[in-house]
Amino acid sequence: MRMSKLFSQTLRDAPGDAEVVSHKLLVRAGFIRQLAAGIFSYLPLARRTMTKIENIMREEMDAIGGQEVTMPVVHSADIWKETGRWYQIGSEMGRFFDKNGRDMVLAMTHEEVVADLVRKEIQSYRQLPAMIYHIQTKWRDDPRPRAGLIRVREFTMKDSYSLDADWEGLDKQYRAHYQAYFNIFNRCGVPAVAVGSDVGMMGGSMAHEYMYLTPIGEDTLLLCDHCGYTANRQIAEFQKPSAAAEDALPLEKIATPDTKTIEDLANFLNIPTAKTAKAVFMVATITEGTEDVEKFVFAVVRGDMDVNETKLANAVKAKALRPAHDEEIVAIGAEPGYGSPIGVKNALIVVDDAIPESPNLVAGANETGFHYLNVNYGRDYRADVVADIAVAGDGDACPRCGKPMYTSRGVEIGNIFKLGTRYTDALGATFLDKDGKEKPVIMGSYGIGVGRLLACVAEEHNDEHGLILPITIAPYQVHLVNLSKKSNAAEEIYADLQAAGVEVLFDDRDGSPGVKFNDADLIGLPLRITVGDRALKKGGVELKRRDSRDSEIIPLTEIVSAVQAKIAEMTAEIMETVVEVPFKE
RNA sequence: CGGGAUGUGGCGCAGUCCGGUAGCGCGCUUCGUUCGGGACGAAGAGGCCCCCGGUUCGAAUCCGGGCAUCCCGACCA
Repeated sequence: MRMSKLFSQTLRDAPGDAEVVSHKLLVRAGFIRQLAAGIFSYLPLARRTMTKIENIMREEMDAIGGQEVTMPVVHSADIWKETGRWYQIGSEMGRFFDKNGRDMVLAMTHEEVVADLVRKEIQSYRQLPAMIYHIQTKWRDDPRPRAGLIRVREFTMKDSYSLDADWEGLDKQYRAHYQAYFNIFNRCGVPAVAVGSDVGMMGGSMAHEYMYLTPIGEDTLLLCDHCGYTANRQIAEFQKPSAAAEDALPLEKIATPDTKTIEDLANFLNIPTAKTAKAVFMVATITEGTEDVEKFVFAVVRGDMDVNETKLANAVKAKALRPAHDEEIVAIGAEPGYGSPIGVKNALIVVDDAIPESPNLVAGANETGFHYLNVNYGRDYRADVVADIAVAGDGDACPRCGKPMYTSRGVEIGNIFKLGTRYTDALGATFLDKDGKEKPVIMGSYGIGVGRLLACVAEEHNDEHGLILPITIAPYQVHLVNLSKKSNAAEEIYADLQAAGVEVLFDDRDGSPGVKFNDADLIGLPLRITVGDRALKKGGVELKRRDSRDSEIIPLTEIVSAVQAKIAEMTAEIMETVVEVPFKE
């Protein structure tokens, strides 16, 4: 490709509203342009890179038995109504009417379509296991797109769906994806860690998220370097510091003026926060049958911990949780700031599993300015649910090995779910097993966002001058910069490289050297050839890796083979990172 | 959905407080000079100042109402 003909332009200044480095560089280098919030055009350089990323995905999916299909972006709403997600999902789903007034859906994912295909195509256990995938546009009307391609509303996703006759088969395909996903990320030059994650509204029994660790990430992860435990904070467990065993003392009400927070209370009584019980008031939306009802949730954790809303929502099987209003708190007989599970009515009481082990806590008295001493679970009150509802944080003890964990932020670049039969049950996607019995097909679903992965590549591989793209996914392998006016050596090299199958971006523009070098650094192709009179005098041209300062002079006759050798070398460097990763639950 | 900010040629910004019909840098076009890390000179092109309404002799500027974009939070199948 001649740069004089390249559709996109580079920009000296990043748009004022770009904050993260991947966004700035991808815009400046001419990869992407924004149309609206979370909606982008992908210009030729991005398109070529995404095609390469997609081809890596195809190779890895095909290698584990995947068959590529293309499913529609526009769905009739019927199948979404059948699985209930038409009703469950809110404004994030794109809905419209066709000309006949029928409800239509813009695809946010494809479980429904897959299950519909399965009920039409799969009749027999002989057709299983199977796995289909596609690389297709998704629309999710996210309330808050951000950070360039990190979080968008319209995006391309590689999503695959495993279909099995039994749970062992699902486990096998799940594990195959587990490794294939690491291969994809490594081949794209993005280091990823797999963490256990919440299954959320997807349902199912197991899920992993692949995270690229970066401060700009939106998820918080708990990591243990000692034993390798990793988990999204939403579900991360930890060993809770145990309380000293004591005999239960008599309940006693005392005046504690102006102690609305746990810190105030602990200071006032001169006790550690671990000797107090913290009350958190939430309202949960819980589906009962076909109805959504709101229930007041009174959550109790020890004063030295905080509530994890995801764990709490899972403990009460809530679809949504929100903080309770003061009036609602008073209505159940509690008092904001002085809440106690003793004597409240019409509330679902959920206590953290550390509470029954912790005797003689100080808890509110449901009366402003008063607390109870020596509150004991079981004797003084009982809960509807006892579960782990506390959030893990920096320094908390690893649930596996007990060593301190630390937190990190991460961007979710992929996820894998064991779905089970939720969708196949709903759509009646069944097969006949060996015994002639009808059974639902068991599904898994697996997704990677292509654009988000590109953003993470840019986030990971750059310097102050621009992008430094991995050879495996760079739009072109070589940036050929011509500085010489007299010689036509560059034209010849361009022709020779193309004839040899090397992908070249040829800067044939009539510009100054500085502009060309800066553009080359900004776009970040892995190799740069500089054709200038300086090296031509010595009978050669310069060859330089973008990720290195040093260049070497290669004789004109050897440049093609030298480039091919460098490409092989850089490809080998990437492939060294593609290794088997032990499966961790 | 809460909180904050911004909207002025393709990009980055000034002008808005204090009203008088728009300016700078980059980029773009033409000519000349230059040519190894974002050159120089000369001459040009390009703007419904986000939209609608109001105040005023007169609005980019003041007032009201929208919309859009970004950031923080809530949310995220």
